[in-house]
This record gives sequence, structure tokens and C-alpha cells, in this order.
Amino acid sequence: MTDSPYHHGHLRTALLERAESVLAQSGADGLSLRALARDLGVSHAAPARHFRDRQALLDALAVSGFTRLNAALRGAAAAPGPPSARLTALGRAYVEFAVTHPPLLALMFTAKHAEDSSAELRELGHAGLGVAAGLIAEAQAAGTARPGDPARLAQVAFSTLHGLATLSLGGLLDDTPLDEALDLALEVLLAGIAPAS
Amino acid sequence: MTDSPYHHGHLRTALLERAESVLAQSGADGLSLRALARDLGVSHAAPARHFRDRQALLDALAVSGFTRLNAALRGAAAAPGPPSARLTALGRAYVEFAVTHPPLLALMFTAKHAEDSSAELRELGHAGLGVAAGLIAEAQAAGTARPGDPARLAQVAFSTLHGLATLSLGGLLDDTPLDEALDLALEVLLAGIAPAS
DNA sequence: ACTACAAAGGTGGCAGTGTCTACATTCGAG
DNA sequence: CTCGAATGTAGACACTGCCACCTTTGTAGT
Repeated sequence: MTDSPYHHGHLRTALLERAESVLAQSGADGLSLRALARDLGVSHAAPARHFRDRQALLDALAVSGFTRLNAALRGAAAAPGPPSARLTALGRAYVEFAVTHPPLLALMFTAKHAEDSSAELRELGHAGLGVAAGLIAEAQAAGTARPGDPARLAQVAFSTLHGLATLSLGGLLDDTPLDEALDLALEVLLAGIAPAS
Repeated sequence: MTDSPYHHGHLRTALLERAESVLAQSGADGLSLRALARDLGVSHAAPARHFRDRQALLDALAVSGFTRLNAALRGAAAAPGPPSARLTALGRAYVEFAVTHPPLLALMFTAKHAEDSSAELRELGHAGLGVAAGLIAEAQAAGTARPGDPARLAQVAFSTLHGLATLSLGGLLDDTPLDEALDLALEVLLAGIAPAS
């Protein structure tokens, strides 16, 4: 607890926390390793001990983002009720997360990640899709979803929600409130996934 | 036609062309004004005469992208046939464009544009949505689409396709061929948009 | 208890970038 | 023909990521 201990002690986590905050406020482009080091009262090369690259830091942020997103999705999917209701809850949770962390989402899905962390990110992204696939499989068992590979139907569902979030963040929704667009999207999606009458 | 004329003559368009090429190959992050100037045999500050900012160049690229995308969409929508078939053609055209120009798409939809050009970009994006809305209105007239504001249904349709393209580019589609995922997405979308039975 | 080593942080430097200001050249309208 | 505006040049500044080398600190092994 001296004034400025030589070893920071929690530099790695401190970097991640601060980077997360900067990312949310200024976007990925506004994230500078040197500025981060300054903010934490540490030399400009210190971050390199914990993150080889700037990209390594960004990848770590993306991993963190996927982890939290997946937790949120799992939480929404675990609620009681029929599969269809839980699917809409899942969709709302996803869009909620997306709209709350715009630059994080961009980081997570614009795949310019390093080769090594790319595998981990893909796996994490896949986990989120798996949650949706599980729900769809349940819906199929309950007879409220068309037959077919649940994983592929999950891809379609995910696409719709992710696209909607992107549209909203891009300001392309115009005067349409996101809530209403989301309701319609979920309605159309569920109707599309329902078994052919 | 001297060796190195003081005035380049077509610097602005040359910059755009070269920038487009670099963008496609190295992404937006790899686009440097100075490198561009070097490539064109011009001083490092010359580009500033045509693009105030680096961001201004990126915005111009986004505008160009939207213009071409809209042209492609309009072409697909103008084909003969029933509205539903033209809607799938529209979707295929969109995904085709998206997958062919990944960094361009990211530039177009990750809204960190300057205030002034933001309006133009929104308008261009809106134009693309308008094409879809028109087709949906036709489908409604033909009785193959549920009632409701065509613009809002277009938002949903656009979301699905855009999201699918993003998923594909992010490598989240895994072993699923894009074609198959696209077919399924279009099928689900059309079923979801169809009138309630 | 001492030593040796590895982890964590610090210093300095290099090449590259975007942007600003001042200056040079060219073009085109009057 | 002249003069101003458009276009391109030269130089500088602050900033960035990254690298090589040095210093401090904690710790493990004898």
C-alpha cells in the first residue's frame, strides 16, 4: 500500500476493466494502450507484459463480452414457461445486451481476431447459438416448431435478432421504437419457425 | 502527360478507387492516408484537399458502398415474377453483396460516422429498406404477405438477411454452407411474413 | 540464509500515423 | 494578362504500437 508500488498487483484485471469502460465510451478505435497505461499510472510498456498486442487486449475484451452475453442468454432461456415464450425472452435478452454494449458487439462479431484466440471466440459464439438450439429442440418436441436441425434454425433466429440490433444501432430504424420492431421481429420469427399448417 | 504533373487531375477519384481496393484487401484499419498518398505518387498531405479527415474518406467509401448495394437490390427487385420470388432474389442479392465485400459492409453499418455525412448514409440505408418495403407492399396486395406497415416488415426482413451475412462473415456458421443457411432463412422469413392461416 | 531466476514494471527509441500551418504551383475566369 | 482559388508540397507536432534493454521484486532451491 505504498504510494506507488513497483508491482501494480492487479494490472491485468485493471487493464481489462478500464479498457472495457473506454471501449463502451469511445469505441475500439479510441482505445490506446499508452493512454490506458497512463490512466492506471503505469509505464507505457507495462501492458505488454499482459497483452502481447493491442489486438490481444481487444480479443480478451471480446471473450469477456461473449462470456457475459452467454450468461445473460442462459439466464433468459432458463426461465419457466413454454419454449416459445422462452425463445422470445432469449431474443429480448440478446437485443438488450446488444443495444447496451454497441462497440463491444462490434468487437465480438467483426472477425479480425488473431488466429489463436479466434478459436476460443468461435467456440463462445457457438455456445450462444447452442442455447437457442436447445430451446428450439424443446419447441420441436412440444410441436410448436417445424422439424429440422435445431442448430440451423437457431442460426436463422440468431440472424434475425442480431440484424435487428445492428439496424437499431445504425440508426436505420428511424422513428420505429426498437421495442415495436423487436416485437414484430419475434412474432414473424416464431410464425416462420412454426410447423407448416 | 509530363513525368509528374503538379496537379494529379483525378486525385479524388484515384484516392477513392485505391482506398476501395485497400479496404477490400486489408480492412478499414489497414487504410492509411499517407500510404495511399505514397501509392498515388503524391505528397502525404495532398489527400487532405479532398477529404478533411480519414473518417471523411471512410464515409465516402460507405456512401459508395450503399449506392452500389442499392443498385444491386433494385436490380434484383426489378426482375419479373411474383413478389415472393423477387423477395428471395432480393435477399440473395443482399447476402451476395455482403459476403463479397466484408470490410465495406462493416464500414457501412458500424455507425461511427461523422455528423454531417451520417444523414446521407442514413438516407441511403433507408433507400435499400424502401426497395424491400415496396416488394412487401406488392406481396400484401397479392395476398401473400400479412397486413401491416410494409416498412416495418421490411426492417424484419432486412434484419434477418443482414444478421445472416454477419454470422457467415464471423465464421459462426461453421460447417453449414451459406447457401443452405440462406435458403432456410428465406423460407422461414417468407413463412413468417405470410398471412396467418 | 543466501542465491539465482523469473515475473512484473520502467526507459528509451524507432517507425509510422493523422492533422495542422505555411508555402509553391497551376488553372481558369475576368 | 492578371489575379484569386484550387490543388499539391514541405515541415512539424503529438500521438501511437512495438521493440530491446535495464531494474525491481517476489520466490524457490540449496
